[in-house]
This record gives sequence, structure tokens and C-alpha cells, in this order.
Amino acid sequence: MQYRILLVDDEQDILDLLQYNLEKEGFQVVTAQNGSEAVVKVPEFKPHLILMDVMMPEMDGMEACREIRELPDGKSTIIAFLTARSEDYSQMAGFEAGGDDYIAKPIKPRILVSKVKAWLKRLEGQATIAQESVDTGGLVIDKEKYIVTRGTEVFHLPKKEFELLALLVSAPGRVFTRDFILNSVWGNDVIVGDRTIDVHIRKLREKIGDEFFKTIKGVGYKFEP
Amino acid sequence: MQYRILLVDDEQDILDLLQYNLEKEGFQVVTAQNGSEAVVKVPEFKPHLILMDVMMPEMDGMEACREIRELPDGKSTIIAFLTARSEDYSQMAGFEAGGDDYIAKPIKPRILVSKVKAWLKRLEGQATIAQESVDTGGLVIDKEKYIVTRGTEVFHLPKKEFELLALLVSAPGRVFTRDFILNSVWGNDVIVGDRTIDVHIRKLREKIGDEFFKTIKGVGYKFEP
DNA sequence: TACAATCATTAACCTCTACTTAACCTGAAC
DNA sequence: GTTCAGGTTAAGTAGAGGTTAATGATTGTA
Repeated sequence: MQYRILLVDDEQDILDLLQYNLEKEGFQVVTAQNGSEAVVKVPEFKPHLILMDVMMPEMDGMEACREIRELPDGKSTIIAFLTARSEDYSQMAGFEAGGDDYIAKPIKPRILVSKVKAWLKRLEGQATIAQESVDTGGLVIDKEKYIVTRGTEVFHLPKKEFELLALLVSAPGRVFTRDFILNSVWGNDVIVGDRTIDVHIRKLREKIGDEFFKTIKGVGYKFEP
Repeated sequence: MQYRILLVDDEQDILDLLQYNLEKEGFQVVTAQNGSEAVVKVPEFKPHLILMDVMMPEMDGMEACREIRELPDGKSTIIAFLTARSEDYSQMAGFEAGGDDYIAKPIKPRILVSKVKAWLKRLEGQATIAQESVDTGGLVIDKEKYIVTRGTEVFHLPKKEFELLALLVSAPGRVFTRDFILNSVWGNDVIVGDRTIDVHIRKLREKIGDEFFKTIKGVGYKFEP
């Protein structure tokens, strides 16, 4: 798979230079000229890595970084800053803003490419971990013990409720159609009435919390942390 | 037109059984014994639907799914997995790999055929538009989560509005006739009044922004970033 | 075997909103 | 001015989903 990199800098020359070198290495590159442009492009491009200048007009790198971290797709991307070497090490990578690392200007293509590869290598290992622990809003589903916990609370759910919850939580935010739910929890061939799913959803809303279970009329249900 | 279905399983018996039942229903069927074989056959056969076992030698279903999704012809095909029903919902339909749905083993021909028909029905009336990454002016349509985002904004749209928007945004700048919109969003057989589309367009203009939706009098509507 | 307890499903009823429609308005084209 | 496609608004409605309680089903237990 091709990795996606978002370059953010106000100087076109630098963008061109970096883009050329990264694309030569087989990366997919998209550019932005300032912070707000970058924020807009994150949801559409879903970059694995963002290389961003700290000083930019419109919206600086720090602020952009903070906003990107607020986005649903912005939590797991690596954000690295392009910054002039300075003594203020604390700020360099914008740690407070949620930055991961930095690279000092002036940028040497060789070093850039090797650093980029190193950063992306981190993702490979993480990918498997990230899949196992998605953001479930604190809910932990223990399929061995057949219990659900949130903090100190422990929920003992009956089979159908448990499986329905496990299904919805397996992909938070994703809409599951009634049909799909029926297949997964009840099975292909079982025929049950229209209201069965609703009743189980209701029980979950009662026990776990109303706000987590969203109805999309005519489509299905989803779990949202 | 005849629908094309690609069957992928390492057991010849299952291939035969499924092929027999699907061909009896008038579908055009091609088979493959493993993932890599399937990946090769997609560009030549251009299947509408792929039914694939998860566990296979050479290349398993998940990996094959990922590779197929990278192909130009593999974006719009429906991929469904043949899988044992288990508690591991996270993997079931191979969402991370880009799978659409699944059917549980052991497979009953009746159920298979009815499911296949349901999946293929989704394709009817839908626009076959090249799905290259187009400029949507920052709008991202997430059909899985059923939400629309622009930068940090999130729009929760009801079904018809969502589908209408998804259609228009699928080809920015292109004009969709009222007739075409009716077929795609409402369906061939549904009859609704003249003003229905206008009202939905109005709602979108209210929520997303007036300037994005252009009326071409006597022709139709288009979305412009 | 009877009894209790828990869970799953159904039926009957209610609620609400997404969708539609009707009535009227606007503005461009001829 | 007339026409007609589309815009606007608000009210009406169907139907998807919510709610509740009763009924079966299942399992445990005395």
C-alpha cells in the first residue's frame, strides 16, 4: 500500500522540493500552503504523515496541529514539524500541540527521506495494535468472561444483548443495517419480528447509556463514544 | 444485462455448489482457487460481486480484498466474505480490508441466492462514475458512518438528503437531470411529485451552503466546489 | 416434578420525524 | 404580459422506530 503524506509550507519552493523527493520514493503527496488549508485536507486525504512548517500565515503549525488532533481522522496520523534549529527545544516539535517529532531546516533530501521512512515504519507495528483497541468510549468487552466494563462499572448482559453490543462496538461510528445485525447476531436463517432488534437496543440504552446508540432512520444503528 | 460474479474458495466442492446455484439463476460466474488468482481475474472479468472465502492458502481473503480495492476496477465492486459466524465481529466482514458484507458458513443455496440478489440490487440505477479522487471543496462523504464532514464541521443528514448529496458530490461539476436523480435516489418505480427534489436541494443549500448547488434550468442540478 | 428466575420474542400501541405535498411566489425567457 | 421552471414555506402524513407489558422459552433448583 502507498503511504500518504501531507506537506504544509507557505513557500512554494520548499513544497516543490519536498514533493519531488518524496514522490520519487513512491509516496503519495498532497500539499497545502497554510494551516487552515491543511486542516481541511486531512479528512479528505487521510494522511499517514503530516510534515508541517511551524511559521505560516493564516494559521501557524501549532494551531493547525491542535485542530487536526481534534478531527476524527487526525488522532493516529504522525505530525512532524519543519523548524529552524533553535535553543527552545521544548517547543521544537510542538509537543504541547500534539506533535510527534521535528526536522530542522534547512532540509537535506537524503535525511528527510530516511526520517520519513523511519516515522512510517512506526505505523506498521502500530496498525495491528490500533485495530485491537479502538476508541470505545471506555467500554471494554470481554468475550471470554462475557462481561462488559466501563471504569469501575460492570455490566452483566444476557447473550443477545452482549453480542449486539459487541457487534456495534467492534466498529464505533459505523452504521450497521438491521439486516446485517440480524445476520450477525441471530444468523442467516433465523426469522424474527420487526421489533426484536429495537427492544434489545432499548435494553442497551437503558443499561449502558442512551447517548451511545444512534439511530439512522431507514438505515440502521451505530455506536458512538 | 447479465451480472458477473467471481467466486473465490480453495475447496472445489464449494465452488461447484455455489457456481451451480448461481448459474441456475442466470448469473455469469467465474471461479478462483486463491487470493492471488482472484486479484488477477478481477481486471479481465470485471465482476459486479466477489464472493470470497476468508481462509485460503497462497493469499487469504483479507489481503486479496485489500489488493483488489487498490485496482482501478476494484473500487466499485461489492466484496462479500464467506466466513464462519463467530464472536470476532471486528474481522467478520473484513471492514478494515474494504469488505462490504459477509455470509456465514455453512451456506444454504436459498439464502445465498437471495442475498446475492439483494447485493446486486444496490448496483441498479446507481451511476457508474469513475471514482477518482475528485475535488469536492473539502466535503467528505462517509457512507460507512453516514456523516458528511468539511474540515471540523460535521453534518448529520437524513437518508434522502444524504444520498442526494452523495450523488451530486460523486461527480462535481457534472449536471444530473431530475430524471437521473429520481432513479438513483428514489428508485425506478417510485413516483413522487415535482417539488420533492427541489425541497431536498433546498435543505442541502441551507445546511451545506447555497453556493455549492447550482440549478441548470430545464436540465437539472450540479454540485460545484 | 414443580417452581422460580431469567431471557427472548411478540403484540399492541404510541411517538415523532423525515418525507411529501399543496399552495403560492419569483424571475427569466419569449 | 404571459408562461413555465424552479424556489419557498408550512402543513400533512406514512411509516420507521420507541415503548411497554405480556407470553413463551430456557435454565436452574428445591
